[in-house]
Amino acid sequence: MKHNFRKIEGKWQKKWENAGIFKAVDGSDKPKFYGLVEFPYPSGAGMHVGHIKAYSSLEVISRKRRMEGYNVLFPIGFDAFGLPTENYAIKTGTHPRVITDENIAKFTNQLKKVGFSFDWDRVIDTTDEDYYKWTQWIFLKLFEHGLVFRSKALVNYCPSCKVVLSNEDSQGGKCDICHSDVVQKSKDVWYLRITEYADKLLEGLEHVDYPANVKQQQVNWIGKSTGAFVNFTLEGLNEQMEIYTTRPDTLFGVTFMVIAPEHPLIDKYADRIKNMDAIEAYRSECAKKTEFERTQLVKDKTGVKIDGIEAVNPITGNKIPVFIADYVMMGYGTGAIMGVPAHDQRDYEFAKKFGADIIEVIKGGDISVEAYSGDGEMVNSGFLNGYTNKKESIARMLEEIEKMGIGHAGVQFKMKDWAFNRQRYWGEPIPIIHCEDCGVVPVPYEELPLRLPKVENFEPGAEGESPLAKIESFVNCTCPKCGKKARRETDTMPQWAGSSWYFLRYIDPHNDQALADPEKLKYWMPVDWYNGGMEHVTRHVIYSRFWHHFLYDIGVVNTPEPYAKRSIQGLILGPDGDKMSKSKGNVVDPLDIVEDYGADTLRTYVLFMGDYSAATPWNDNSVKGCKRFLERVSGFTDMISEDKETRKLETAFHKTIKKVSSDLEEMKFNTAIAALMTLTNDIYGLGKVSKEQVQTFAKLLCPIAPHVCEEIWEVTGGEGFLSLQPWPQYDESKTVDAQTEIGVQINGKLRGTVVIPTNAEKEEVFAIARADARIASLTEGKTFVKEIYVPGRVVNFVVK
RNA sequence: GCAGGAGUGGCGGAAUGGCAGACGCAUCAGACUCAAAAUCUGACGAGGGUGACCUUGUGUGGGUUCAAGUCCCAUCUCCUGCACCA
Repeated sequence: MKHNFRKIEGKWQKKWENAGIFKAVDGSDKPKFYGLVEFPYPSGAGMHVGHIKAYSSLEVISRKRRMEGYNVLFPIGFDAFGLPTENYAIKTGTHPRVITDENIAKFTNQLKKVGFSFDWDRVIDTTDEDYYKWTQWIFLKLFEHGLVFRSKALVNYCPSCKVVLSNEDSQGGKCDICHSDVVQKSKDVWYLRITEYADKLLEGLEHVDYPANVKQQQVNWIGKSTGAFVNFTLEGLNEQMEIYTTRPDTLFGVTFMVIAPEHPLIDKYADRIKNMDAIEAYRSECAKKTEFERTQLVKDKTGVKIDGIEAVNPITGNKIPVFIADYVMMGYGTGAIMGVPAHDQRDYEFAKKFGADIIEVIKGGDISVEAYSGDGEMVNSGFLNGYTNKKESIARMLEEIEKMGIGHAGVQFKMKDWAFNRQRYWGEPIPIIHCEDCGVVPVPYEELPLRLPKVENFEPGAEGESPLAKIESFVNCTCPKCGKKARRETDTMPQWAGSSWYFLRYIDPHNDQALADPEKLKYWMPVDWYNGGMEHVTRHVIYSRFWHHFLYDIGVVNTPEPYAKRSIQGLILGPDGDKMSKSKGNVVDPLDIVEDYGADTLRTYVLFMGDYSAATPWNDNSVKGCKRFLERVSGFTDMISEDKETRKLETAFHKTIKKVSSDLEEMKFNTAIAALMTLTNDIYGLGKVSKEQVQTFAKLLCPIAPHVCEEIWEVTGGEGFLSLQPWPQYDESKTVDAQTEIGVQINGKLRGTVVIPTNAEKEEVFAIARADARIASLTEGKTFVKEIYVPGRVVNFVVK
């Protein structure tokens, strides 16, 4: 059969769609499989080959599951709120709705051309008001349960995009969207109390199947540490200053204190501070730096001693100086630390520069050179002297400070609460009303969805105000509580909102009574397997886990964790080995590949190009190699023979079924395809193949290259869709050949090979190996010290 | 600095402690062709030998083992994430 991909791909895509064979069935008796891929942001540029690779893994698994008899939910949708669309709207004067619809149509067309087996009846769009109604509903639930709060704070602000960014969106001090420098700005910010769920997010990781590095990254991000809060008294003032430390055992070594430049204590006691000028100068200098710059200046410690305030070490009673320095952050712990220069390198550097005492309390290092943070015997530490075990010293100290009433054990998280508002148009309106008398009032549930008003101008207002602030008809409203005139919140939610629960909506996408029917949620959840990118591990995945834990706590969903298993795809790099980017001109358009080589070739190539989870450069010639392979496969139909000789292929087939079945489960797509290529070479080597064998081959390749395989199935007289045929089974006993070639080593060096009966006993194998002419001549006159046989692999003779 | 991962032909990459380089690409030679493309056959880590073969070879240096790409110790390089987190 000639492989005319142009003709057959369109044909089968139409047939699949008309027959609706990829639709998930609600209320089925079959076991369920919920495969999820990260839904795309429908940008104007259209799809990227990276999307194809990202979706291909679960596309293959989902197709295999259907053949294995599962009821499969494999949905797709669009995460369509976001800045690029809004910026394009500003530039062209086109409404974001229009742009979004166009882009979604484009993506849909592209996805269909690749032949993905998505259930197209369940497509969702986060910008659809019937969808964001429920995003707002979840927000109100969070509000109701005290997990939403408003605070004036220094925030990461992008002057170019004119929006507030979360820490996650401004990693490295750069705006995640436009890559300009982020500055600190004081603003009213809506926060979601994700820190309330820090422990649950940490604990939940123990019950899910995520790759180790993904778990580790989330653990680091949550950043739990255990330690103690200790109060230091300020000399002559009726004031306690609380610090957080992970090393309460070193309390005897505290020789100074440092507080963050923004610490409120400074303003409170401004009249007592003698060098307020110097302090103010230092503070304004710090304010100019971005947080990123502050954290980068690792080497040179800066700071100013507060003249006029002294603290008391509560455990020794010694008076110690207090400094301000920007190596202490207001945002972590209490914004104040105890300085233990002998056992903390940062404190050591600070003490050296500012002349503070250095008292050794743990033996083992050389504190004339650097701080010592290892273990050792406690000295100069009163009741702790002689302790050698860190855990015990900490426990003993905690006991003491609690008895003295000066502190207590505690935990801290690096994770911060989630800044949840953006001053933008193209996002979900935050359903909140500001009333002069009642304060912050939630929009009543029955008024949802709170729709985005029609606007002509999408430019953000002065000072980065939301474009919605300019729409009087939107802003002006009445307070639901007291009925007086009130104003609506004009900020919208961040892009991460809609994607934090979308997998629940796929389960029941058209429900107007609930975000999804509880019975259906019970059947389909959790997501069995979720594939996506590494870049979402500390944002989307954490956020959605947070929302899902919350929904579990209020009884909306039946599992605490949304994703039972997570996998990661590696990047596709440009042919030059660099990350694909428009500016480098190394971007490959997947539709070009579909046009030139066919969807099956594209699908096969992205899975064959290398280790699925590793970054691999694109290679046009290898694409051609995959096309050649598929052409050879379609050529099988011209080689069909019922000759008994085709039985010679039996073992090869059973081996291949076994290997492909297990490799696909382990996402080793490259070796699964390699096994099919090897089998293809075997078939061509024999020159004939039975009809049944061709059909088995087609089934194995079907999840990867479904169009050509359906065609082979039809041409060879198969009935119905190949995509719905049962997955091939292998017989373990038939996966081994009657004879095996094994290597023969002498003193660990390969000296030849012999053919043995596969089930031969050890002694028989040794006899055959010794009888081999070459081995015999090499061992002549030598003494056999040891003989080793690894079944089916190798023989090793140790001789002297 | 901390955590995780990776270093294998010209390239992408395979190898439950057991014949290193599967499979694919590129390259070379041959067949077919007037010719080219396509296709088919063969060769293809390095060094040596007319040859059967020999030596050597998985970042580097040690070690364990009958046997090491794989395990252990040390070391270098690269990637990813976090990072003055008290």
